[in-house]
Amino acid sequence: MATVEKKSRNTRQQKLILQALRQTDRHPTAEELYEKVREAMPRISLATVYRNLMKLERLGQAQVFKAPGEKRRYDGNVRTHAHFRCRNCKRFFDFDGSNGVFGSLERELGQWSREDFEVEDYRLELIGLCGDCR
Amino acid sequence: MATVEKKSRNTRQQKLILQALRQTDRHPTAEELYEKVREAMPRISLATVYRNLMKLERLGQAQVFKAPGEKRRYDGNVRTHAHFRCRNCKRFFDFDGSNGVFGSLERELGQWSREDFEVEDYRLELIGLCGDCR
DNA sequence: TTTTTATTGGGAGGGATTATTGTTAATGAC
DNA sequence: GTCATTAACAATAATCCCTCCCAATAAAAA
Repeated sequence: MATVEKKSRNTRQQKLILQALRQTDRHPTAEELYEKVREAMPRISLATVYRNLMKLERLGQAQVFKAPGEKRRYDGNVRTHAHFRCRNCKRFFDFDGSNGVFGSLERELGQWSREDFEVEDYRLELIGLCGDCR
Repeated sequence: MATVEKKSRNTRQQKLILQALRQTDRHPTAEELYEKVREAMPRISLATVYRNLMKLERLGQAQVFKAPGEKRRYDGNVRTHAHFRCRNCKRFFDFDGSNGVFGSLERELGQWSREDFEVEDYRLELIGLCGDCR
């Protein structure tokens, strides 16, 4: 049975949350975004922040990262890029492909595509020890 | 005080709207007719489309169907016929009486007629799940 | 033609619908 | 147990359809 998609509303809260998310590359948690958005809208609820982050993910405007035992972290940068998570200090970095590491990965992905499916994008998260923790 | 019926003018807009309405059996919404008529008259206003649809109904040249929470749908076919509305996908079909269902309905209607009133016509709208949504 | 006035375009406004909110409580992972 | 996240629900507000407004236009009458 064809499901009727209900349509989304562009609320003030949603705009503020997306804006706060894009203003940083520090991959904030919901709690951190909550504190930030509260500066502009003191009465906003934490549940609203969570709900909007879910919605933004559904809309392709945000990415969510979850590691066992860690809080969820959010990213408003939807250009394809990789992340590095330090298993010691738990920091979560952007990791760009400027060193050419990803070129070969992407060639590989291209080869996986066949007539019945096509790899269009990827998500890559690297875990290890960061420079400070080594 | 007798209300003076003001006389109607046959405008270019009215002609185009009626023509567009008769060219389809898809029971368009005002918005859809607006888009269609705009091809021939780009500067026509949506309000004009609504106004003319009201007028055409008054003149007996169109029928209007309204279900709660749904947009109004218009039909340029003024011969008596039934409709089927799918509660899921919201499509709105013509429903002809070729299977004999309406024969008995009409006999029934005939019996309701008495000296003080007479059933001359009917409007029948069926709501359910269409084939695709079942 | 000129006059009369129904009708138009376009934006603003209103009522109805319903997605979203704030709150508190419940859940569930660890 | 603790703490991150979600559910429940009545109140709120975003949005959708449609209508109103009014100066400008154009159909029909004179």
